[in-house]
Amino acid sequence: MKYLKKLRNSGLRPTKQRLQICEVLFDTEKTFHFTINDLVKKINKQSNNKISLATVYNTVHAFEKKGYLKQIPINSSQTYFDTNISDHHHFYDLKEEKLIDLDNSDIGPINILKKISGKKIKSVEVLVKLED
Amino acid sequence: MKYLKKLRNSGLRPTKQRLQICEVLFDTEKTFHFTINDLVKKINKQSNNKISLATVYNTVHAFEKKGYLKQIPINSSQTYFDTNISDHHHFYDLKEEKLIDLDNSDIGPINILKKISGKKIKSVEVLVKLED
DNA sequence: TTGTACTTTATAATGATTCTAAAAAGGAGT
DNA sequence: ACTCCTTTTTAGAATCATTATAAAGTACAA
Repeated sequence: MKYLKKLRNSGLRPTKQRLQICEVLFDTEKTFHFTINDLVKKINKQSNNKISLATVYNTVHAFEKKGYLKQIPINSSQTYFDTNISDHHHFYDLKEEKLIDLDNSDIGPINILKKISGKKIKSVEVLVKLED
Repeated sequence: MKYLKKLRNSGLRPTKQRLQICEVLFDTEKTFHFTINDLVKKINKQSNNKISLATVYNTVHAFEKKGYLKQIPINSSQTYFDTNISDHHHFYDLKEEKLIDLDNSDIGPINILKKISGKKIKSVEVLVKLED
């Protein structure tokens, strides 16, 4: 089992549900963006074992906390997640309502000049909205 | 009336409610960030005329559409708005759950190298998350 | 195998936002 | 001011993503 160790190492018991979700999320050529709703559809398409909605929420949040997923800051009624956890940014196509990755190399270096005392920068996220 | 013309010019009837909301939002020295909930509290503090929640939602969205307010892309259960409509960015203090403005001058120039054919850039928004 | 802590699950609860449709108010023309 | 028509407000219901609950199931160390 490919993800057994990964889960154990992060202190998450490798349950059937978590392993199946790992496959759907990480057994792909390319990384992708998804909502919980998208993910549930993918799970149901992949096999007949339905996983409870609550478990999908729990698992996604557990994975995010462990750093296996990133939340994408965007104003939408649903929360978007990204299986691409590298340091990168996003285009958001307003018409199609779709996210597109924007690699760090596709953007000039970002230099935050202002400092807030007592605080350090955890992440810098750029959202570029696109229109026709 | 200070905001009568502003509203008329944008094709919004200057109702009592809209004028009052204008005062709360725009009659301030400094710009600020708020949620609908924050705004309702401010309105109720300022006067005894309660404005219906639905009207607050309608008005804020109308103002946003006219460009008098900006939505701030951030993952939160509530939507954040900004009365500062100039081109700028935000710090988000994860611990305090508070937004701090980051002027364009506080950040190096951002140069998006990747182009998406048929689309043009509408906005570039940077969110800098802060931790202790 | 047994005990215990962790997980899953169905379902209920929550809470922000949107919808509805009836009443109220703005505004142009008279 | 009066009328008419459109826009706006409103209370309450509806929606919908997400979180909470608590009972049943499972992993795993001893």
